[in-house]
Amino acid sequence: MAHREFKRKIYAEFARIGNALGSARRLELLDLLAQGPRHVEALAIETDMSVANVSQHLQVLRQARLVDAEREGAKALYRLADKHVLDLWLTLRSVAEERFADLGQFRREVDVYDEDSLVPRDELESLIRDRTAVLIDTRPTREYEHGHLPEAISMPMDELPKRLHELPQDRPIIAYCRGDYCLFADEAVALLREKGFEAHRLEGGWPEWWAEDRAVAGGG
Amino acid sequence: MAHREFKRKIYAEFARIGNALGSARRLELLDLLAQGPRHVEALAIETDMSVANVSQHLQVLRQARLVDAEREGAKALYRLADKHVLDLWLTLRSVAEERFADLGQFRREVDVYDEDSLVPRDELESLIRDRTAVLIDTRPTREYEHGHLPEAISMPMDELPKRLHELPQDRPIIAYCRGDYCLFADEAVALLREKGFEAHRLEGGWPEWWAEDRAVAGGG
DNA sequence: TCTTTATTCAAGCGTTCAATTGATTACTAT
DNA sequence: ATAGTAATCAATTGAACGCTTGAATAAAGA
Repeated sequence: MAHREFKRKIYAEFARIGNALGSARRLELLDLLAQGPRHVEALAIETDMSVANVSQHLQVLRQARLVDAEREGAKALYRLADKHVLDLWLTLRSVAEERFADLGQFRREVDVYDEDSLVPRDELESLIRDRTAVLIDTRPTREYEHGHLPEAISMPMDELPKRLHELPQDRPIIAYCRGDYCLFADEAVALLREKGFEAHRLEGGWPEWWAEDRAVAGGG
Repeated sequence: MAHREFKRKIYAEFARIGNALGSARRLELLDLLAQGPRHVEALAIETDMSVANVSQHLQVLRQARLVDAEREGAKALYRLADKHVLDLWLTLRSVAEERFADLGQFRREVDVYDEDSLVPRDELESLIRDRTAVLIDTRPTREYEHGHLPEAISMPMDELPKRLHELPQDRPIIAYCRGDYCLFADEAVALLREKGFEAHRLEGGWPEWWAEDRAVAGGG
């Protein structure tokens, strides 16, 4: 094969993947799929898009081999094609964070955000093992069931207000959710503090934890 | 700030970067810039594009903060914005390699390719230190000068045929170039073997080496 | 079998994108 | 000043994209 032809072909393949990452809507879908597999309609509801539009974006992601679909009777279950796709997404995000100052700015403008009490992932394991803190997963139940951090208690954000009595007052509570740009954990921390608990937010969420090959629970 | 507005904004920022990665031409430029800084015209010549077209693609990359420009009088010198951009590009490429079988296929169809004698990067350091092998950099001189592997001898592919006498016949020669998808090193290995040398190709090239924070030489 | 549900396909329309061309700006050298 | 060089800008073209709408499948349930 000629050199120029070879180059043209390989860059075209790489660009196919880049192109799939070039739409905010598709990244939103990818980010949701990083939490666990989902049906088309669920994605449409969560992202506020039409089902047809979601379906078409999923085709693009699928042609770029970033997601896989599995048919379950009438439904189609989509998931990330593999863990390296998550790596790619997280790398893209971290480059964006470094290079765009306004991303951090947006974050800080969100009212529930508290920058100072983030718990690094490396510190979490010992805190939980020694039972010096309690870990709660504030994502929807479905996502918790698909996979969660070891020892984490499922406490979806919408149930939290009526389940406060289940949490200890004498130990700090650490909340996590879908990741750095998800606000469930921030809301949980804000609510818990208002009610007199000591609460902190884990740095990152399920995808960051999972991508780093740390111990996990649940799923199958 | 409202949640939905927040989400829309951050995904739009992420997509700006994804979008910049969604053109084969821009990836070609990025890949060249991974070798070292370059002027617009040099990029145009190497990629066979018009200067105006290159300039416009560079604007897109610059708006995505993937490259930076520095003015040198009448000229503009472009470079990767930082090392994390290289990480992103290499991650994208490795996802592509895993997910698209035909990429490896294209590679194997190139006549000078020899899959079996790749030297892993981890083995290189001891081979060079003990002087059991000689390392040659087959990229153009400019790129060698910008930065190269320790102990590497500059031996640009187009000069190699008339400089064979500089190389030892009693030790293996290891060649590297711009990376996995660059063919200079393959060509060098093919030529050297034809002339009776023992020759091997390093796995990856300068960008892969540099991205892994290994020891380097040259540059400034 | 007929309906319902979940998803994909196909057509259409306005928008954005890639590449070309020629003009323009900014600097250098004579 | 004047010519030359390097890069960018502006206007244009056709192609590709994003989203909507409505039809087409394909499986599940009555």
